[in-house]
Amino acid sequence: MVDREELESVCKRRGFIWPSSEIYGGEAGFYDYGHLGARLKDNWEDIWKDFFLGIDDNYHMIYTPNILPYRALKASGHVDLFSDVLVHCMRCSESYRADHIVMELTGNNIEGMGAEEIEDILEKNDLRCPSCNGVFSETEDFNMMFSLNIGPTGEHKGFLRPETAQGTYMNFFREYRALRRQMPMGLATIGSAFRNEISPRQGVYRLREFLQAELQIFFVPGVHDTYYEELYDEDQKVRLLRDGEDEVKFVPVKELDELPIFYRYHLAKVYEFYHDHMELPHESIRLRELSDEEKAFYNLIHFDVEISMSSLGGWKEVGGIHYRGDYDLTKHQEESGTKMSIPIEGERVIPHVMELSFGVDRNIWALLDCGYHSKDRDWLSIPNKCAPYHVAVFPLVRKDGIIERSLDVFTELNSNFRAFWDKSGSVGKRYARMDEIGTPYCVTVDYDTLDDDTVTIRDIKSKEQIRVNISELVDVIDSLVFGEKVFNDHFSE
RNA sequence: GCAGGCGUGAUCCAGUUUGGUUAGGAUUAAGGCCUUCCAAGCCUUCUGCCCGGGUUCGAAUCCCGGCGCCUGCACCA
Repeated sequence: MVDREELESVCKRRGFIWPSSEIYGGEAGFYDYGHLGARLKDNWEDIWKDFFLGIDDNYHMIYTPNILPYRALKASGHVDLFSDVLVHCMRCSESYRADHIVMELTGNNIEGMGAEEIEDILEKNDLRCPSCNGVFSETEDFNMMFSLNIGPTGEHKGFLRPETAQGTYMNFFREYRALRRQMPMGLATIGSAFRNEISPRQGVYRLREFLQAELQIFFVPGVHDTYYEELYDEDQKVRLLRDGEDEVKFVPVKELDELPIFYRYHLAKVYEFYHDHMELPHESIRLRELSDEEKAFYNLIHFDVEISMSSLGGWKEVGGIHYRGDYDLTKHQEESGTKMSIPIEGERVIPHVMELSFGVDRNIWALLDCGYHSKDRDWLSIPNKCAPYHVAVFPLVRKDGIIERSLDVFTELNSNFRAFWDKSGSVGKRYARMDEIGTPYCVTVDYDTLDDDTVTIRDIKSKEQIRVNISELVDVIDSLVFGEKVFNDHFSE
């Protein structure tokens, strides 16, 4: 169990993450990554890329701009639909979503209706504020996108992108040609997205500028997706919370009959990422199916990846697995006039999209939340590959040439790993510092080192030590950090 | 956005009710002494009243405005 304030305090004090522009009082919804947080984030992104691009030779990274022109987001539906029509009560100034209040008071669903029509309905039916019976104001359109003007005349309207996906969709056809028409085709990207949230809350969980890591997979159902049947491990188990059920089930994906194979395949891959690579325990991961009400209209199948975070009060979304059908490419084809269809057996077919979407900041927070222990000692348990420092080097005491010897060891390790050297305070204090920032291994140079060229390696999880010769130190640390080998293998030797 | 609470060194907190010496403690951090392995001890040291106005001889304290955070409501394509 982690208290959010305690975790935020460590993050600030040690250099992970904190509110942005804080010397000017800050601005809600923006966070900075400090020197440790930046490394953690970069490492997470590297592991994400290695894993998701690694599952198929035809999955690739691309990068696209943060600013998108008006028409791109008109096509995607964000200009019209990524907004709420609000009304305020003139008496008590309570604000409401106009469609919700009309629905509540009249029972009519008016989704997609324009502002003027809504005002008409409010007036004709003499609808009043439910809490004080006051009259409503005129409607106010609130779009969640940050708008801006491009160029000196300001005539070109644009937006900061509300999701990275649109840049990827617009590149579908060019990459389809550049990748020599291989399908299925995956285009991944990592980048910033921007949403002018009404009230950012809960630290990095809801931000106005945030990082997304997304993989868009393009294929034609019934044609390219059969490819996944060969790769598919039907016995792989995932923890699922189905819509309408209230218990999580740990089931092999082969039992999910009503979900297509390509969906099950990627569902399992996402689960594998969190369990095997983020090293989160099964109990902390679940894939939750969204109800029809929660689901966006274009998503045919939608499970969220949820991680149990005690600092945020329980299960929180860190990613989504969306089968979006042909919605995106169809919309861009309509708006742009550019062909998005590909030839299949003499006919032209618009490919479908399977989207794996992750909030990077939320994932970083999930690692910190799940990894931080404060019971007997404060220590951070994160995957070795994620750790800001892989290894630290200490002189046991500051005399008799031990400092110099430890610097030699440090120099060698630092050319192979992210290493850290510290002579300040007692050795126990230095272990404690490394515990707090998740450095998995600490190497200590002592008097035995002077006699026989051995050093100790201390493991963060168990606090146990092994003694190895300096000549094999790099190999041992390498196998501990990057290899399959775990500390106890060495310890029992 | 609404209601309530809050904002004091890097972190956490006392002090604000009733305005008045050099704003106090703990932790952390830096330098040193000591030290043969898990935040030991000793000495020294750095950093603070969220921002801007106002009242007053005098403001961390009272008033106004702003910013931020927390809880609840609302919101979260």
